[in-house]
Amino acid sequence: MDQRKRKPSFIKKQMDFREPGKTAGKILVAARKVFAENGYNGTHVDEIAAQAGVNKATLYYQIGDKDTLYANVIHQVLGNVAQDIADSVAKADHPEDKLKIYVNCIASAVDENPELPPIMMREMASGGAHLPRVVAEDMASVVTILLGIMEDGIRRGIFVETPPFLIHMMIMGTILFYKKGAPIKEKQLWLPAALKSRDKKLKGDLGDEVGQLVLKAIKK
Amino acid sequence: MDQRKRKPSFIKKQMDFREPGKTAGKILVAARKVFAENGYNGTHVDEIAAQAGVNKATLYYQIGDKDTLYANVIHQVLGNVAQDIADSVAKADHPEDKLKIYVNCIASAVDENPELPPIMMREMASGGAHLPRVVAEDMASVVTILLGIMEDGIRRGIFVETPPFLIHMMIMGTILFYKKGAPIKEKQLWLPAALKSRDKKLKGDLGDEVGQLVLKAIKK
DNA sequence: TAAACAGTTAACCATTTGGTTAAACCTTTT
DNA sequence: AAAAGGTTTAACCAAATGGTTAACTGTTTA
Repeated sequence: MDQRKRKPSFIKKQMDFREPGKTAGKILVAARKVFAENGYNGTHVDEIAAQAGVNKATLYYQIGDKDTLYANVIHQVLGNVAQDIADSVAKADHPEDKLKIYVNCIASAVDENPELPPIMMREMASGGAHLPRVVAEDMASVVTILLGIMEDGIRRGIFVETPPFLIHMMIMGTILFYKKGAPIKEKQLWLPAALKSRDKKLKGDLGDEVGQLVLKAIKK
Repeated sequence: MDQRKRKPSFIKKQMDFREPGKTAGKILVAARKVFAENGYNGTHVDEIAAQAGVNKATLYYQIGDKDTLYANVIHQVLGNVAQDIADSVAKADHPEDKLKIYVNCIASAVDENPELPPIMMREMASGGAHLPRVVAEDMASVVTILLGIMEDGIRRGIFVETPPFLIHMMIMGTILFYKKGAPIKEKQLWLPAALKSRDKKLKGDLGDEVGQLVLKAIKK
């Protein structure tokens, strides 16, 4: 994102994200993929247009400039996890269960949305440079949920006092790093046999595994 | 990095990294900073040259093209943590101590090297696309150290059996995400007061805190 | 001291890239 | 069916960007 022409990145109009048949939908689907693969700076508007099968001018007509396009993508990818977590967590009572659900929600969001890790990691790497306000708010609301769970757990004497934000970073960091890190590791064919053979695949689900670890870490 | 002109990125010649007075040194210092800030694609060779105070042609004469320059930077930033960890860890006997040292080494490497988190995160986000073989090997050797610690700990009945690679990703993920995430959080002035006030700063050192958490997570 | 060499630079170049324009193409409305 | 409005496109453009060249400066060597 060019530092000079910094404009507030608002969403041009309410778009039909869920209708990939419509032009705008096709563009956003393509954009999400290309942005995830190459990052903001590595992404060329022409490539998005090509992958969406539309003319570049159509893209500009339908959505706007690169910034707006990216804002839409990031909102689409990161924005809608919050509500899901809130709903799922609310269904449980015990802080332990809630925390497990919290972690699992994030893990499955990542599963269903392979574009999430790279986009999120790059967003963090750049200090949240392109984060639209809406998304930042969504993320804050996610951390707030964890805050509630942990406060409850501490009050009930189940958890030790630990900084919630650190725990959130631990959950996110572990899941995202593992998701992207494992394939990189597998790619290194020359890796010492010890590493490859001994480090067996996860038994169960990544969400469960991480949930257990985090729980054990903060339980009294 | 352009997919088409994929050349093996070897280091042109042994350079005086530690002599920032020399031209090559100045260039690498500038490059490290600019690459960390803007990522590979967001970095312009002209800007590096400008920040180094040399002509762009000098940069090409001294080091080579953008790819080579980046390979040098990433090697400089990520490559030399391995030996430090190995040495420090060797000084301890007990697996618990070793693990604490392991985590603390990574944490202080990050402290001393603010460019490490963004570069590493973006590298992971891109699936290790630009990772020179040397660096991949260094990273592998780091994980191997953890593998040793954990196997020892498990054999002695101190640790529960857990995938070492997952734990490594947990350590790295937590530290890097927290390092970059905390400033982003602080930037959001509008954050609900609850979040800002309740989520107090870490009591001690990030390395210690993470070390304790991870240790608790994998201890029997 | 003159030739050889290492290091630096201003100017230049080809290509890429984000973004625009004016005309064409559909639908819908009248 | 013609006017109107929304949608798509080929062609175009200015700026940016990675990389090169040929000349110039200073230092080493013979």
